[in-house]
Amino acid sequence: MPDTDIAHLTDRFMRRIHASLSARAHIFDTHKVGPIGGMLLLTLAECEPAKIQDLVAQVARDKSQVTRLVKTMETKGLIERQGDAEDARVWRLTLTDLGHDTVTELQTAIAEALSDILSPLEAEERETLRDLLRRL
Amino acid sequence: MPDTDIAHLTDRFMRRIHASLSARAHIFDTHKVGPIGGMLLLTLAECEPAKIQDLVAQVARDKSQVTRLVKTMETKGLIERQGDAEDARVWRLTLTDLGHDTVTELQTAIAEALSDILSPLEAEERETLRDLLRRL
DNA sequence: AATTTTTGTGGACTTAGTCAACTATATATA
DNA sequence: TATATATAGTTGACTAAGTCCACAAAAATT
Repeated sequence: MPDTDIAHLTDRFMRRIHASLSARAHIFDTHKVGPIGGMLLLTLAECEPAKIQDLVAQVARDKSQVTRLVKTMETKGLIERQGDAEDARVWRLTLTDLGHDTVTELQTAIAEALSDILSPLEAEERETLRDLLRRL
Repeated sequence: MPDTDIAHLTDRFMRRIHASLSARAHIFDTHKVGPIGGMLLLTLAECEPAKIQDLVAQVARDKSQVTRLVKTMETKGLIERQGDAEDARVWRLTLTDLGHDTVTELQTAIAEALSDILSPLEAEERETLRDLLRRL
């Protein structure tokens, strides 16, 4: 049972990130983008233009959930969709200018939050943590 | 902004744990203990007998949520509560025998799931990961 | 041409999480 | 000792998150 606590520790870590972001809630509140909503935007920023299916794979959520998230982001004017010329089933999603601005703000907020939370670690250890997580 | 991705990586890690546990869902299903429900039981097992407030602090959830979780665990016969002699406001929560059995099953399941997920890492690296998470 | 897969939607639902109000007890203060 | 204040736990009402299933439309396979 030695590994059992890693789950718990990870959960707490995640919760701390979440809490720390809530403290900087104005960024999320400005456009009422929730935590997963924010993650969706950040993900899209990295793989723009993306299909919904791409986002599904990246954020590891149910496709119906992503569909709905995209829809609300769209009504908020953060995301745009255009039909794909090659495959009539898919949408090519891109961030609007407002969406890009929001992403930038989110990145700043997350970076701040994480630098708080990660402050007990040396820069080198943060690297190690990132590396370990990436390999999982 | 190099740290931004750690949040994402952690989220994915957490989701993988969750998914891997869902694949072993029978343990959770037996008594319809959800993921946080399970975590609550595991936590209680470590600090038995505990006050609700203790659990709140440990699992980092809202007290109202913990109240309700405890109540459902109670109706499932996994948790018992007794009034505290010294402070009439608090309840002392303990696991029932059934609760202990469930915890054992959960620990096994989590250990299995984690050994799957952590398999890309050497034993030493797991230690490092655990250590880093603990310090956060 | 018929079948199967893939992409995205929608409905209906359960669980998780939040926020504020409230009771009862305990502790501190005046 | 009366009064304010803090703490433990509960409840209501709500929003967000996540799951499951069925479905239509457009590929891709056979």
